[in-house]
Amino acid sequence: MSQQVQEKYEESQLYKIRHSAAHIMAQAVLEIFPDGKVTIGPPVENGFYYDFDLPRNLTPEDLETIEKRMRQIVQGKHEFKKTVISADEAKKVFANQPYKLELIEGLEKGGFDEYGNPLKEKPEISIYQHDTFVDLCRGPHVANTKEIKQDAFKLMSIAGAYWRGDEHNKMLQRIYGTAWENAQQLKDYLLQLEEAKKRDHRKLGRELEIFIFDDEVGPGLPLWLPNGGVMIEELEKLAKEMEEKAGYLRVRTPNLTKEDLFIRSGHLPYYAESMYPPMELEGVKYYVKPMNCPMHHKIFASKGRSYRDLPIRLAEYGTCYRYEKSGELFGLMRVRSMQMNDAHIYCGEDQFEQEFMGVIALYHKYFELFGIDKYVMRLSLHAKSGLGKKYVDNQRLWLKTEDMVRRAMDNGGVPYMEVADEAAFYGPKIDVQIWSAIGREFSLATNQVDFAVPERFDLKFTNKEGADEIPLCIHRAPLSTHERMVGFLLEHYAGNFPVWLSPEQVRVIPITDGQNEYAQGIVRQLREQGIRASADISAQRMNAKIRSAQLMKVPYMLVVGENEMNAGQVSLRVRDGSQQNNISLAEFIARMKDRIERRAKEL
RNA sequence: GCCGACGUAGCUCAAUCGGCAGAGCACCCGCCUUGUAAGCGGGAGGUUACGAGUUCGAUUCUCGUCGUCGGCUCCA
Repeated sequence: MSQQVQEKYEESQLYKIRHSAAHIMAQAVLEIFPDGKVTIGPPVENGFYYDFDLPRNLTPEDLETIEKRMRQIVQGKHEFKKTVISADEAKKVFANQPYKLELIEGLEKGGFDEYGNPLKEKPEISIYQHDTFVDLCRGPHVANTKEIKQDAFKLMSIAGAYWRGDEHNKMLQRIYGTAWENAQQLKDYLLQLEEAKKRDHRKLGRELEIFIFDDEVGPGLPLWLPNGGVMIEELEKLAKEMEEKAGYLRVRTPNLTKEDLFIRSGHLPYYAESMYPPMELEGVKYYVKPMNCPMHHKIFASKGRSYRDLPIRLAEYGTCYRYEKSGELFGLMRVRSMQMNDAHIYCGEDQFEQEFMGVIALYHKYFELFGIDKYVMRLSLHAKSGLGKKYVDNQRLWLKTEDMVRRAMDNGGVPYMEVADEAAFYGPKIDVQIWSAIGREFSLATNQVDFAVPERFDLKFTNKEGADEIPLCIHRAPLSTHERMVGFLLEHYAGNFPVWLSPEQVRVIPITDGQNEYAQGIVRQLREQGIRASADISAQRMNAKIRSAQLMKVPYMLVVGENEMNAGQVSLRVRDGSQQNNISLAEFIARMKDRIERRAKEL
């Protein structure tokens, strides 16, 4: 068996091109701002960036000037020369570059690389020079600037970025660029960006009348239009079906609770900045809930529990509110009001692995149903430095729980990657990471293990020996929130939803107004069967009616003219453009019902 | 929250140098009675996001507020 070895990005020609392009850009920028301070400029997924500290803000015109100058520099065929030097020498070279001096000190101590990641061994210090520009850099680079084709790169945007990614540090100016091996690759990439924009859920959401935002309602607070309402109903139906089969019990809890509950849960000490501020009545503070868990814990605690009752799985499509910072809002993907496909599983330690894998199995069923194949499972762990701040202060339990999750994933053969310092405050979590149409990352499904909060709520069950034991709690949301899920589905399907999920499943199109009544009769029969249908009896021509149904991405169009009316039949046009003439309504209904019942991908 | 850009009709976008705010689509009304992605004509629709300021005069220039977008930080 042959195994294909994928070339590491870090070792690829593309990586060198982008890294070198960043240096060339920095040279051009420094020519405009001789006193400008340079920081770091690494290659990224489709290009590169470089962060600068400059005396004034960059303008789009600057970008043009810089790009033009870069084209000249690459033509100069300047060699990239690497020199290994001592820390002291490096400090002399970068004497007036304070950010570089900071980096050199980090390297000298041997603790961290230029991005602040801890290093195993003390790295050597090297500089790269081409033409007039010298940078502290470990490479690698292309041999000379001419390896970068002058028509294969483009500067994309100016953005703010904190020095070392820390919001307490100074805000720098970042220039993003893209660079490729040749002009065709660049062209393809730019085309791909254009295509992605067409899939943007914010654009499709408006066009397909799924949701809107309104300034007077508030940022991050979506209004679901009737079409969006249908999708939500369908998603809830799906979740309830799956959860009922998996032994979940449905509960309902209020949107508002007293402060006491969130003090006990730990949300106020650890999560307060993401919560809406309290409202006070008669001396009592109330908070709008950012999560459902504390209420579910109360339900668990509402009566004595035996080991025989476990696991107990409490599910609720709960509405939560979180005060996301204004700049973090992003269409439906990041909002302030959301409905979570939430549930909490209370179980004994010996049941943990089975329950945990049960949740993962649910993920896989959903992935299969939606045809999701591009995703990454991330196991988010705590960081020692955050204990008592971001994280509940009990390192022993952190390590133990993280091990349990790892073991469960390994035993179940689920591939995943580990990320430090991204856990929930009460325990490690598994996120399913996905990408929006324009390439932004999001966590969709999530699954978190809580070893801390049950104890705070005095949750207990009586074990076989008759002693009290604290249950573990698994928080899970395989379908994420309605908001993020619908946003994701819009982009995933580019609005071409499978029949079961389509807000409007059938549009009946009479050719002349002589068939209006016949068309409306068909709609009545379809609705009788639980099918979402409407008739287009506007004063437009058939072609225009078809066009508007196509634009709304309605899966089935039934065209009815005099022939169909007289024969009691319909002519089916499918969203993909195919058609099937003169079929009976019963035949069409049978086809549809089959697709809907199976939640089939095909039309 | 931070850095930057932007905000004109329901939507997509025009408006020269500071001088009467416009088009297409959608909507309403008529005509056409039509065979698989836009038939024709007419009508209505605006405090140019909001609030100040400069000016004889502001969509245009300045400041503030709100919102959106591109990032950073953060997250379902």
